[in-house]
Amino acid sequence: MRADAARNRASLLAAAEAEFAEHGPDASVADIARRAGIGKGTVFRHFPTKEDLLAAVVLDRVTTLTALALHLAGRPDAGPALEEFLGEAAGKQQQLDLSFLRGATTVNDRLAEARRSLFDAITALVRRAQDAGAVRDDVTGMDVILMMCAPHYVTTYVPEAAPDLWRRYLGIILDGLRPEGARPLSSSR
Amino acid sequence: MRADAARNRASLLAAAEAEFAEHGPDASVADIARRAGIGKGTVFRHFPTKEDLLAAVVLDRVTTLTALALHLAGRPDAGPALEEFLGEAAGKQQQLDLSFLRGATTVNDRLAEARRSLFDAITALVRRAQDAGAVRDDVTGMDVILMMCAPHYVTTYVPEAAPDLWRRYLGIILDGLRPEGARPLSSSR
Amino acid sequence: MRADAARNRASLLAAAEAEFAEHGPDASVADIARRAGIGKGTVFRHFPTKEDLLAAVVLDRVTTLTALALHLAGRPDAGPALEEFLGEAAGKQQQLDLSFLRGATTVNDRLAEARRSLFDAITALVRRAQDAGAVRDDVTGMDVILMMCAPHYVTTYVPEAAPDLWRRYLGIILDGLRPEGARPLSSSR
Amino acid sequence: MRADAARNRASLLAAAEAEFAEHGPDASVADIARRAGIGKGTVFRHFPTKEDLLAAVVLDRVTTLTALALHLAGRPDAGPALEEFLGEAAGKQQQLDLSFLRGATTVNDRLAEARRSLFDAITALVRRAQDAGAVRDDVTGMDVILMMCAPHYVTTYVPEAAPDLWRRYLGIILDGLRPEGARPLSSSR
DNA sequence: GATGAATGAGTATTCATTCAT
DNA sequence: GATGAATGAATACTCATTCAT
Repeated sequence: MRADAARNRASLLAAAEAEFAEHGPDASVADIARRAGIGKGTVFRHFPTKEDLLAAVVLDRVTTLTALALHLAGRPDAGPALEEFLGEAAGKQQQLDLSFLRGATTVNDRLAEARRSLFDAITALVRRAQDAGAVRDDVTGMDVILMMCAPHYVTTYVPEAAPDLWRRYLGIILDGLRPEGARPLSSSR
Repeated sequence: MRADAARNRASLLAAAEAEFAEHGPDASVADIARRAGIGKGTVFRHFPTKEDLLAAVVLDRVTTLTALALHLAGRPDAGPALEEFLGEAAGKQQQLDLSFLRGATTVNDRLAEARRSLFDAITALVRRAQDAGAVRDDVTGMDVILMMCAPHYVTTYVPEAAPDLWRRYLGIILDGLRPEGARPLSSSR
Repeated sequence: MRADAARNRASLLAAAEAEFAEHGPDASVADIARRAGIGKGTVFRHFPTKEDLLAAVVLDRVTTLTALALHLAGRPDAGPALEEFLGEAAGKQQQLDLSFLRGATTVNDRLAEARRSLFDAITALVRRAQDAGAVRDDVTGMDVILMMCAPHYVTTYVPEAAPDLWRRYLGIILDGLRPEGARPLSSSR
Repeated sequence: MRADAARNRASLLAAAEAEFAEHGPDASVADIARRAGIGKGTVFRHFPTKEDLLAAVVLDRVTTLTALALHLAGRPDAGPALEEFLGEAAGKQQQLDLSFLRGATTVNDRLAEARRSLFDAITALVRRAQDAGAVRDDVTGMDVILMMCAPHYVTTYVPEAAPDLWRRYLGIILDGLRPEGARPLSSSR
């Protein structure tokens, strides 16, 4: 790939991330191109479809999260490690909520693969935290992934939310994930 | 109101609820009309604007929830009452997530009023549960309203979720809301 | 025709005249009905088509003008009589410009007939004025009918025109119609 | 600008002029696009709004008229110069009546400016004709602008008018504008 | 390779007209 | 007879996508 193409691709992804964060999946390709300082046609040269561009942005984010999870898996204190992961993840979502995880309707192979990796990494993190007695035994990695999305989501209801309002809700969820005072969960999956 | 008009209005609201639930606020008026089995023009006869239709749907739901909250406020066991409320609310959202609460940008007066009533009713419910020692003291009615939306939301990530999957996540949140094992929350509002 | 039907028809015509005057031929049937204090359906009972309603309004006006022309034809001073006619006609147009004369695309028989009568009456008026030496010989009744529409028309260009601005322009036209200083006209018809 | 874009823009303007002339300001954008042989979207790429398209058409015409007026202002015989101007102007209107002058409700700046220039140029022309004794003293440039629109307008009442029928009516108006036989005008403005 | 012009399907909304009440 | 609810064709405008330059 030529150097300028690579540069274009990078600024395109950055612009897409920002626009999608601001306007959701309805952000317009024209706006993204303008923000990236490139032509609309170039967007479609890099990604045949807006959906594909969205998938690439999500892929990026999923990959980053996976790397973070793998990194934290090395820490001896499994409970705080998981908490830190969730904090970082929720914070990142402030800029781009993970609802994109759903987004890719046409199942993009690479994205599916990346999702699986993220799932595996988080599952490991959770399991270690459970072994350390920091997380209740009846939740799975998937449960944690899902709950991880909630703090950012609920703050979107609040018109002029403080930028770290999500911490409140992550706090409640973490308390809910701990073994102390845990009541049995509905088992349906 | 004429009988046929009432029938149309009812099926219109039902169709709108369903379409909005499936496609979010971007659901098209044409689809809603088709689903309701009425002409596009009829939609606009009943609601001058798509926004107004959305507001009506939300108003309906908000009103129902308020009635439920007020009803449950009469029960002597404040803790279980709140839990039941949240369970019912989350269940209802299976069909129509509350993201609509955000929806009505042009603040419809009646809707704003209804929101306030819901807020008040839930706040009362929460306070009573707190007095009964069933809910931690550092959460507010608003916190509970927000968290109430999470269980349904997170299940939307799961492609073919069991219809009561949300119960798992409500369970976690309820555990997080109880005083046992509560750690201090970030205070930012 | 029942008494109430007659009353409805009258207020309908009045309302239509007013609405058409204010908003041109694009005035909406709903507004006309509302203004007349009757239902939309009733409008269509009286006139099968909006076009027909418009034609009726025009017919009314044409008939009035014809009556006026016939009345003035009795006056001994043919020149001033014609001038008075044109003044009255232009004044009336302030409320409803005669562009309606064109309007009836589907040639309504009664309207066509009425137009012919108006044409004949004006032609007579003109001829008498010509015989009296008050109007140049090279203009026809048709020419006068057409020019009669101009004063009101041109004032529509002036955003906040004085209500009698048209008199200025009628004055110029009258001067142009007199024999003094007349230069030969292009003969094309 | 790309060659094809320029070509499209030109045929768009031509089509718009024709459609607006035939159907007035209510001509539909779809029809204009079809007539221009381009897609609907292309119309909006060139002019963000139908109003803007209309303004462009009018601007074109106003500019042409201004140029003509300025050109004729150089001629020594002020009376015939004004007559020629009015003749040319009326002839041009055969294809597009000046009712557009009213059209641009949202006052487009460039159009407002152009209107002013046209007004000034015609006023100068009129004043010189008055100094030469060819036009009565009690009319203004504005009066002449307004009357200039009449000849074309009145011919629109005649179903299958000869293409130069307007000359008849311009003749009458010119006679009315001359000092000979002029009677005082109503002074209201 | 990059650009942005062109395209046309899709959107909310209006309105003359029809028809059940 | 009168009403106004229902209808759907029409309208201005948007936007993902294609393609000539």
